[in-house]
Amino acid sequence: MPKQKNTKQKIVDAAIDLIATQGYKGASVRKIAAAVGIRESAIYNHFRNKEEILKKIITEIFTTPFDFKNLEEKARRGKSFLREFVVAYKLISFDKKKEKLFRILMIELFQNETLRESFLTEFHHKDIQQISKALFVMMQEGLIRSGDPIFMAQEFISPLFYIRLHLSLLRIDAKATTPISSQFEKHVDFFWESIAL
Amino acid sequence: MPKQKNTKQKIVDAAIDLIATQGYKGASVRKIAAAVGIRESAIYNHFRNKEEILKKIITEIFTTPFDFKNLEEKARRGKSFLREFVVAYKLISFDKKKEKLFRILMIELFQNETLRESFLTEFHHKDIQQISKALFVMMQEGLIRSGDPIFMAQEFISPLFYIRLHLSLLRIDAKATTPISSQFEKHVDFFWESIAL
DNA sequence: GTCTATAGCACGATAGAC
DNA sequence: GTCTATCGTGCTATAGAC
Repeated sequence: MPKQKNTKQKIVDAAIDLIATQGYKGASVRKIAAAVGIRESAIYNHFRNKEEILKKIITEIFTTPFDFKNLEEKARRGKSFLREFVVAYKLISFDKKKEKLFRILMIELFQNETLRESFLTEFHHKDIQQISKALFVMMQEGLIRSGDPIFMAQEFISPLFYIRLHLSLLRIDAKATTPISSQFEKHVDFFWESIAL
Repeated sequence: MPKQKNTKQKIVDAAIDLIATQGYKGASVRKIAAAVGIRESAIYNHFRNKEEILKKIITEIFTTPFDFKNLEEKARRGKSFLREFVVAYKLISFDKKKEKLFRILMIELFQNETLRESFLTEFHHKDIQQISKALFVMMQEGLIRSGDPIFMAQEFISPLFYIRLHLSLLRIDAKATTPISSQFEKHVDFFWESIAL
């Protein structure tokens, strides 16, 4: 059934486009159907109701792409580990689909408890957890000064998040992002300087 | 006309409550009227349409309460200036009304261009501008190492923003915020350590 | 400045033909 | 799996009585 799967994905993609610009409530079943090129009723052959579409999208939001394999080994390289993380983070921030999903996250975060829960556990804690582990290794190796690795990880991640938010806001209105984009690398330098021994 | 003004403010307050939890689209004129205790049609004696209510709320979002008077003088005190700023920032983060306005900001930021524009100029740049001026003074005084003061200001502010966001998310679901709340002060210490000479 | 009543439209969702 | 047709509800906003 290749036809069926195709339409289902088309519905999800159209919904992502619409929700990213108008929110969940603004993305009506009518508009989604029109964007796909079918009637509203046909949507219900693929999803029980509108909320099921959102649920599908939420799972896409939390598929973390950063590779945390061989964390300990990578962490021993110190700054280059952080640089590698930021490069991955930057790539995600500039990815078109990921950016739309990020917007949906921001819009619905305060209105959808499931999303909020996942944000706090997945999006937030997972990265913090992994980064703090890496920082702990660096402390043991004597590369950086000691301290609370979780707190440090938050200090590392939060500016990245803010830059991503800023970037995303500028891109909606098609404004220039070049001065912002170099901040990712600057941040690694600044952060490393403040923790390195 | 005390009665009229009273009702108008009641409408705004009810709208703030509703938009903060359900977004602009979710806060219907019906619901706002019901919360105030009047009929929908009576709303239109105070506001031309629904959007006018939102516009009124947006002006409230961007009334910055932090006092930047005697900036140069305060900046010469170095770390205590930053500590003072963070105390004010923390107070705002815990203020009930300000918190609702912050939620509205986050929800509508990606859906309302006016709000986005104001965020980038008022909310974001104003703080960054003032902090960077203060940091510049500190550099001249030899209190901190030199560097791009605007970039440094962003490094200072962005974790505060992230903590505020995190705090706000936890408070919606009535979760404990105590471990997060001390991060404000920790951040000042961490940041100061990384820039002090 | 509030009410009742209503217009006019968009919404999510279902029934049933093809 | 798509269509047409339709239901019931909620929405913003206006008209006009009190």
